[in-house]
Amino acid sequence: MSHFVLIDGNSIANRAFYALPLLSTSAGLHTNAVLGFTTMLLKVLEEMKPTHIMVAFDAGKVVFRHSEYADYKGGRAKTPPELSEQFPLIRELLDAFSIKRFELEGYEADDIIGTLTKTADEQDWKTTVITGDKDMLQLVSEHVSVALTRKGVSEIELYTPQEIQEKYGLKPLQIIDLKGLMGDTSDNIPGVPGVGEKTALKLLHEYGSVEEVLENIDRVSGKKLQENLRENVDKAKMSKELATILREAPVELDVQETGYTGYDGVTLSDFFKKMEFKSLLSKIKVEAPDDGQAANAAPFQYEVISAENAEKYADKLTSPMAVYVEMDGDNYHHSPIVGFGLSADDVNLFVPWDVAKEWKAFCQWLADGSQEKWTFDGKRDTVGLAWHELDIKGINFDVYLASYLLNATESNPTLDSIASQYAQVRVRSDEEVYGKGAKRLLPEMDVLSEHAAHKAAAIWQSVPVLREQLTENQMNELLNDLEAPLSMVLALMEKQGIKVNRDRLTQMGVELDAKLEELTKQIYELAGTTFNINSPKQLGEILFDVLDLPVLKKTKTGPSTSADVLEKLAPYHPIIDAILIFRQLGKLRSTYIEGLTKEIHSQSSKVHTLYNQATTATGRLSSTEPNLQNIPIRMEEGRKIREAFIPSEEGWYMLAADYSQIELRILAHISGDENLIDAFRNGMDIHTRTAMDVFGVSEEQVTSLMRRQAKAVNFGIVYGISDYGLSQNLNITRKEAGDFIERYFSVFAGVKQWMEDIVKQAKQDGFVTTLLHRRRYLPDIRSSNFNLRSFAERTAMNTPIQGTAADVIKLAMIRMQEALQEKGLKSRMLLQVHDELVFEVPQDELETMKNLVPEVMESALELQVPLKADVNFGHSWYDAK
DNA sequence: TCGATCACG
DNA sequence: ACGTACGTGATCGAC
Repeated sequence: MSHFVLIDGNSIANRAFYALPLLSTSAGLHTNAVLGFTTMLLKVLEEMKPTHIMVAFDAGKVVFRHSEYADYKGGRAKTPPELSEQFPLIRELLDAFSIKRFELEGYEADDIIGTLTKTADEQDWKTTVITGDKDMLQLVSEHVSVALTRKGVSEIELYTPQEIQEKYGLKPLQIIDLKGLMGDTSDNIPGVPGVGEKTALKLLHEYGSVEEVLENIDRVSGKKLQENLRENVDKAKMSKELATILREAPVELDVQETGYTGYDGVTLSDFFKKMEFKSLLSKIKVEAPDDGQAANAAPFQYEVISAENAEKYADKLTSPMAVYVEMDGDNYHHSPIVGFGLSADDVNLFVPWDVAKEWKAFCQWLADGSQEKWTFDGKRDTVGLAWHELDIKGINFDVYLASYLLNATESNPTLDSIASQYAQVRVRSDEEVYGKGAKRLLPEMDVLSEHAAHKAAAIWQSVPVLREQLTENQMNELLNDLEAPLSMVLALMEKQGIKVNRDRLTQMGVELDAKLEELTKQIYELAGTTFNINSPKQLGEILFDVLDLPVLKKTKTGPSTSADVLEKLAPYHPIIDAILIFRQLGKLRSTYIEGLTKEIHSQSSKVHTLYNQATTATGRLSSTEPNLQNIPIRMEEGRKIREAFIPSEEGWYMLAADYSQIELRILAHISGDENLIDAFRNGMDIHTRTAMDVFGVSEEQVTSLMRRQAKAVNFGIVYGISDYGLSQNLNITRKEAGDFIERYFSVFAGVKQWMEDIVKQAKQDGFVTTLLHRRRYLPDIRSSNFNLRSFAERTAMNTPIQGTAADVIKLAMIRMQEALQEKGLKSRMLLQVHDELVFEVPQDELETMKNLVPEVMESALELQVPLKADVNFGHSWYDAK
C-alpha cells in the first residue's frame, strides 16, 4: 500500500535549530538545523517507509490573504542569520536524499500541505504530515495523520482523529476554533484576551465552535469571561480565520513525481562528510539501495565470559578500553553489581559479576591505573565497586561528564541518548530493559549481558566524537582538569559518608511530635473543625471560605497559602501563626527527622549522599538521597538538626569553611566595575558599602533598614534584576524598586555595562560561558515571547556568575584533596554546599586545617579581587559556626 | 504523576 | 503591555 509523507520544512528546520546547540563545522558553517533535519528524515524513512515523500517550504513574501489583519505574523521574530544560512544546506540535503522539495511563491508550507492533503483525502491515500506546528492538527482525517515532533525533533507523536479526541476532546476541524479562542503568540494570532487552552476547551466542549460560543455569550459562566467575549467578537472571528489553513492553493504537482525509491549512499555520505556528521555516516547504507532489504552493517556480536573460558580472554583486556559496570538499582551505595560490559575496536565482552570477582587477571587490569578506561559515570563505577572491595583505576575519559559539558541544559544524560547522538550502536534505555516503578524487575541474564555490552560499545564509539566536540568548544581543560578529577574527589566523599547521630534525631522527633500534636489541637479549635492542615486545598477552604480571609495571591489551582501570603494574613486571625509554625515543624519532622533517618546506611551507620555532577544548568552540584545541601540553618529550631551531624571518630572535630560573597566578587571581576572592585579590595562590608553608595550617605549613617535593602538589591543583581522581583522581595512598590536599581546602576556603571553586553553576546552566540569555558545554551534568548525571552536574559546574566562560583569551589576541592594527600593528613572532606566545604578533623590537625582550608579556597583562582573564606569548627556541624 | 510548598546556596 | 527574581530536591495531597 502506498504511504504519502508530507514534511513541513520550515517548521522542522526551526524546531531543530532551537532544540540543538549551535554546532558548526571546522570551516565555521552552522549545521545544527541540518543535523536535526537529517535525524528526523532518517527516522521517518526507517519507521514510516514512505512510498511517496516531499518537503514543502515557505516561499517569497506571504500573500496577505487576511488583509483585514495586517499584523499577521508580524510578531514573529526575524529568522536569525545562523538559521537562514542553513536553508540552502537543507535543500542540498534533500537533494542528496533524492527527496522532492516544493515551494510556491507567495504561499506558506502550511498551505501547500493543506492543499495536498485535501487531494489525498479525496483519493483515499494514506498520508502523514510531519511538522512541529500544532495548528496542522486541523488537517487530520480518516486518511491523514499528523506527526508532531517533540523534544526538538528527536521524537514523534502521531495524531489520528482518535488521539485528538482523547487529548482534547475535539474533532480535528475544531482545532481551528481552539486557536481562534486562545490565540497563538508565535503566529501573532490574538485570540480572546483572558482565554487560554483550558477555558477554550471548556467553551468548545459546551458549544462546539467559535460561532456557537459567540451566539451564546449570555449563557457562558463567568462575568469576566462574558465581558471578554462580548468585547472581542470580531477578534475571535478573525483569529479563527487566521488559524485556518488554506486548502485551495494553486499547487501544480503531480504526486507521482514524489515517488520514493531510496537515496544514493555515496552522494549522501559525501554530504555528511562535508557537514562533518561523523556519527551519522555509519547509519546509512553506502551502496545504492536495491531491493529494499536492510543491508545494514554487521550485526552486533559479543561474548560472555565464564569461569572456564576466562583465561583465554585475558589478552583481550587492553588499554584503552570501554567499561560499563551494570548495576541493579539507581543508588550505587546499595546496588548489587550485575556484571561488566567491555568494548574496544574489535571486541565486545560481558563479564558476569560472579566470574569477574574471581578472575584475577581482570581485577588486576581493573585496578591498574596505567590501563586506560573509558566510562560512563566513573564516580558511580568507583563508589559502586568500592562497596564490594573492588578497585577501578585509570579512568581516562567519562562520556557522562563530557556530554553534560557539551549540553548542560539536558540534565542527567543517559547512555541511550548519548549513543543515539554520538554512536552507531543502539542502546535500549534502562527503563525499557528493567521496567519502571512497581513493574521493575531483574531481566534474564542474556538480556542483561547484551544490554551491558551494548553500553560499553556505545561508550567506545562515542569517545572520538565527544573529544572532537570538546576541542571545538575549548572544553578539554574543563573536563580533564576540573570535572574528571572532581568526580574522583566526590567519589571519596560519598563513600566516606558523614556520621549522623540517630538517637539525637529520634529524640528531636519525639519533642516535635508533642509540639505538633498540641498545634493541631489549637488549629482545629480555631477553625472550628478538623481538616488536613497539610492540604493546601483544604486549608484554603478553611481560611478563605470559612474564616473569610482576603485572597492576596492565587496559584493555578486556587488561592495561595504560601508562607509569604500567610505572613501578610497573620494580623487578621490567630490561626495563621499556628499554621506557619505547624508547617515549619512538620517540614522538620517529615523531611529532616524521618527522611534523614531512613537514609542511614545499614553497613556504615552513616549517610552517603549522591552528588550529581551532571544535573544543573549552571555547573553547580546537586545532592540527593539524602540531599545534604539543604539542611536547615536559617531558623534556630531547624538549625538544631545540624547537631546530629558529628565526626565519625572519637575526639575529632567538624570544621566548616565558606566563601564570603563569592558571587559578588566574581561579578566584580568579570564586570571589571571599578567601584565594586575597590570595595572588595578595601575589605569592606559589601552591603553597607552598597547602601552608602545607593543612598548617598556615610558609613555611620547607614541604618539597618538601608543595609537590608542594599543586600536585597545585591541579590537581585546576581539574579538578573527586575524591578518587579525586587519589589516583591522588599515589599515595596515597583516604582521604588525601580529607583533603587537606577541608583545602583549609576554608581556601579561597570556592572550595568556588563549586563547589557552579556545579553547582547548571548543573543549573538545563543549561549553564555563561565570563566572556565563552561557553557549554557539559551534557546529562548531570541524568542518573540516576552516571558521566555526575559527569563533567558536574566539567565544570561546569572549563569556566568553562579557558574563561575561553581567552577571556583570545584577547583578548590581538587586542590584540597591533593593537599590532604601530599601532607599526609588524616582529615577528610565530607560535604560541599555550593560555597561551603565541611570536614572532619582529628584534634591534632585542627590548627593546620584552620589555616590550610581557607588558604586553599582563597587561592583556587586568581581574580581582580581577593577571595575570602571564613572557617569555624566544633563538636558537630551545628557548632562549626 | 503533577503542583504546591519549603528547605538550602 | 507583557508578569518574574537565579539554581536545586523532598514531601505531601490530589488526580
